[in-house]
Amino acid sequence: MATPYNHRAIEQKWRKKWEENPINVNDGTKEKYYCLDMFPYPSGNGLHVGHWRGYVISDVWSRYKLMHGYYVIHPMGWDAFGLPAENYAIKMGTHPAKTTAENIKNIKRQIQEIASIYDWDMEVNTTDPGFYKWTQWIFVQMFKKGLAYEKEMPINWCPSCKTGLANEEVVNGKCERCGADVTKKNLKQWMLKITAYADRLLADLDKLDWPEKVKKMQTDWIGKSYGAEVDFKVDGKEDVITVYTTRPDTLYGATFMVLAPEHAMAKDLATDDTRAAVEDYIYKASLKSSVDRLQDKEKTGVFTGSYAINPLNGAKVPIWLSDYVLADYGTGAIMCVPAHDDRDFEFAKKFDLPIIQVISKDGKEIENMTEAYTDAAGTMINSGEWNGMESAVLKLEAPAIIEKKGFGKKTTNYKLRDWVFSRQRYWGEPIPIVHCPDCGNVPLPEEQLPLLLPDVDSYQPTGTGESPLADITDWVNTTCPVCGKPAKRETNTMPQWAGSSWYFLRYVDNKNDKELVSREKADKYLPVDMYIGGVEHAVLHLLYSRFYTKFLCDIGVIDFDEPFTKLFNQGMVTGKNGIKMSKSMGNVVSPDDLVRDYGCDSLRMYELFVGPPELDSEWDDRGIDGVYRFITRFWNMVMDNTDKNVEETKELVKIRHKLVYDITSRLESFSLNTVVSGFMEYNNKLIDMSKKGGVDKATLETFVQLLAPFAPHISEELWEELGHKESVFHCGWPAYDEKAIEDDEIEIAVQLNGKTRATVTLAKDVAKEDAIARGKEALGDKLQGNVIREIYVPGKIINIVAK
RNA sequence: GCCCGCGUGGCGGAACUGGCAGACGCGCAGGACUUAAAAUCCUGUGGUGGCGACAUCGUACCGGUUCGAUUCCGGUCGCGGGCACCA
Repeated sequence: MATPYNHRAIEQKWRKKWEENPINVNDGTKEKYYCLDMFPYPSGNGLHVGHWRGYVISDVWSRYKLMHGYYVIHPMGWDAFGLPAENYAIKMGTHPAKTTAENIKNIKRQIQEIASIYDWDMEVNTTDPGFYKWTQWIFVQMFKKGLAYEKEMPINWCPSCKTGLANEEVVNGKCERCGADVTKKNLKQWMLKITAYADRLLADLDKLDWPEKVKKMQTDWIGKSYGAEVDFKVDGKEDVITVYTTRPDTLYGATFMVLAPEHAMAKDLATDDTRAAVEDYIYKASLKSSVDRLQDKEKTGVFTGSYAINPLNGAKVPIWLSDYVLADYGTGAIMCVPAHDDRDFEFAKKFDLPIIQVISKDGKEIENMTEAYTDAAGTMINSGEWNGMESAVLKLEAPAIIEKKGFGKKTTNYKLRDWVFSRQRYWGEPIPIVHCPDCGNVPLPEEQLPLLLPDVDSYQPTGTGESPLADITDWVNTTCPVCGKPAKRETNTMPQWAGSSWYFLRYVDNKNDKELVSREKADKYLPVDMYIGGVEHAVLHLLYSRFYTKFLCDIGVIDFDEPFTKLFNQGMVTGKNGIKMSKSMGNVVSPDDLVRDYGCDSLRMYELFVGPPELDSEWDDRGIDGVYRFITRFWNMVMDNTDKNVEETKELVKIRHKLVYDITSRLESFSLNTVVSGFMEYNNKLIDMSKKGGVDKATLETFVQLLAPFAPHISEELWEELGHKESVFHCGWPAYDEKAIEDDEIEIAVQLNGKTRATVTLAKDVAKEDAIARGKEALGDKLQGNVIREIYVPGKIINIVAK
């Protein structure tokens, strides 16, 4: 009797061997392949089976590349600054530095259970001063280039987290982190000018091998639109109000104008009669939170008492104020064409303003308009010299016409806003700026970096808009690096995204204390070839990283401007009924027990078997039995045949080549769940062959090689059992022969009027007439009436149409 | 409201460029082994009708294109995601 499968003994044995003799080494001759996981933040809850899945996917891919002879860069690190870590520490009543270190230790142990080929020499930790020195250094470089600037403005404020937030962190008016309603707060903030890169961030999406969904989300987030700015003179004054419109073709239909209440000219437009009402409206609008403004869809507004002149036809149009116009988009003022814009239509109806149609629908004006006609499809009417033109054509030509006439210009706009970069929290990188009364904002010189985060007892957020660091007077009070006079440090910290925006560059040179990364290593090992992680970072981390990479490319630190060549988003693993795994729901499945009971190899394969890797899956423990059975049956099958010296047969050779073909093509297309089912299918076939006479050694070896990236321990063990001294990971990836997988005979279906009624086995290159004849023969009595059509698609189908 | 994606047995899912729908696995039922249980092995498993080979319906729903549609097109319903007064 052969040795029974014992996962514990085998996995322990190979873990030790790999530690002594690493299988993924850089000998300087191999081509690199950089396969990266989105690094985790060290949460106190540890890993659940959902985290595991992403790491298994990346490890399978890494080992697959390793077997193709690459030197695989597959590192892991810790995104340890930021709110989750700090909130956890506050809850536990412990210093975040301490809880973070403990959590890392636990999660690292759990990650090591996966048996990924992580190179722990490359490990990075964003809270390590040797790391955040460079996070601060990048900020200083951005400051020097004018891309980091300070500005006082109303920003998104989370009253629960007690900090400002970036636009990207506000989801449906709520805090991305804690779900509390976000309000507005006027704060002096550090901003990063990501908008300077808007065009490149948009255009370069084309060169990325990313899921279309993510590209689209970024495209929409950047939100580029094309249109024109048009100057309207204020009637009776010298003032000019510029509006932005994407529909300059409808200029003749502009019957009023609306300014955001925050518009610089809003107050000046009031007349003696309207002043009180205007000032009241402006005041009330300033009190509205972003949530109110988002939810109050009912239009409000006030007439200023002033009029503007439509530059095209000289028409006098009333100027209103309304908070449906955003102050920080376009020019903060719009021309209103109620006939062809939903919002303007609603406003015009409410305040009884005139509506002029300038685009005909189906050749005529709409009678008794009940909603705006917003399509740019129709012929221009009521539009002077533009009458008769197609609106779709005019829409494109109008900006140039306006520019030529001298009352406006062609322009573009973006929804993307600059990045609010200050956080009023303790657990983050201090912003390396000194406020000097004489010199203004002065960045710390490089030799003073890192600016260490001071160790304090009280790190609770204050809620006042000031960072807890502001209380540490002997840290705050410093001298100006330029003039040496007393000055104060900036007390805000950076957001969690600061470290994660560039960490992938650091892995390959993580001990360098002279540079962020040496140019030599960057050129050799970067960028990332394959990036694997959840889709939740589509417009956060993934957008910020692209921005940072472009900036670092511009200042010559690196020579590429896109960080992640290929991106794969794995689906989320949820509990029953698609409920997200969380401690509060009590539905968290820990991998620890499963590894103990079934082994790492089984859990790895089951993580993949639950469903397509890109889709969400509901976790069900019971299914792992099926994978465990497969592994045991495979083990027994190989053991039964190892010493039999079975001669290879034509049938076995064909199975072998088909196996290689099926597994490789499924793996290449990332259909990892069907790779696992493929293994099961072929294993069943080989068990069958085993009963009939046995399985040859070459087939066993091939199977073991293919299985290795998925179940590395058992594969190494069986590879050794089959007589090999070298690791299976150094023995290449099996190839298949096209000719060997071709069938001489094929079984195809015979249809009668499109419904399958029989099957026939035909020679591969059978002539059409013969195939049809065989098909008719197989149908026999069922074939009745006149045959009106005969279809034969080689290798696919025979269909006889009879009446 | 606008823009994407999805809808297949009791369950997870498979079906490459239109070609035998339900691979593989879970669960369930029956059987073998066992004093018994577990483990293992074998058989069956979309619905309806029939002892049966077979017939018939069936990929959310309605319609279309086609010799042939889970796959392509139009519409309806349901679910999930993104954006949310961006002019």
